[in-house]
Amino acid sequence: MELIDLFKALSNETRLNILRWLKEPEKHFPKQGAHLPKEVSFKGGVCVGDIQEKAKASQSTVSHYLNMMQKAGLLESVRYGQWTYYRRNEEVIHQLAEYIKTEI
Amino acid sequence: MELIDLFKALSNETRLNILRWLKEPEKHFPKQGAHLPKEVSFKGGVCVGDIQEKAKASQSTVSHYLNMMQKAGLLESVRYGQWTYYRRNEEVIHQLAEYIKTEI
DNA sequence: TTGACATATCGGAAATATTCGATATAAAAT
DNA sequence: ATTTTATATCGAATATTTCCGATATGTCAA
Repeated sequence: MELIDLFKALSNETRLNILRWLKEPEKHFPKQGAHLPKEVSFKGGVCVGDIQEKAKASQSTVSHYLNMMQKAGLLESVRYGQWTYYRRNEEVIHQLAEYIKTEI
Repeated sequence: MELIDLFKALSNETRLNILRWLKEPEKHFPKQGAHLPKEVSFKGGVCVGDIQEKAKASQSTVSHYLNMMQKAGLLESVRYGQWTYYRRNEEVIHQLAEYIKTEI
């Protein structure tokens, strides 16, 4: 867990929003999973386009943000066909909270 | 609590180190409290010069960092004479961990 | 096999952060 | 009063981040 990269990834309102939206994907992305067929199980995953629409930033920016958040460990992704689905990495987020409480 | 400012303040190795050193001031700053007379009680406070020495950055940089961390809420300070003592704001740090766990 | 679609990557302009030395301020000591 | 000491602030050079449009890549459908 690269602590600094985590904090950097969290230092932006849009990225923070994405993380919060993905906490309740069915609430914030009603058409969620539309493209995700049964055989690909990736619960809570939302595709880039849906996130972009909600984030109101350019496609390249959102793609960049998601990639950055994944590299930091906040998100995990799966590619299915032409879509990439992102969801939260709850374990890392939880570890981060624990780390702040005990080590920082 | 301005979340983004907190994360920005934490997105730097030196500032992170300062926060960790101030977790155990007597361990990391042996001459701690040398200037702090009894009547000023500010437990765990360390003066800028001592922090600067350990951080190995310029005086202006460290002063800037400490100010930034205080504005974000991570630190609190007291001025006594020509010295400014900084210490951790444990409540905010704890709240941050809680917030990450529940709201992010 | 061509075209449309989803996403990723590239290149760059603008904004912000980093970090310093110089200088200002203010208190302490001489 | 003057000098020294501790810290804050200023101004600026450099590095990094933000964010976009254009383009590339890969996939699916006709």
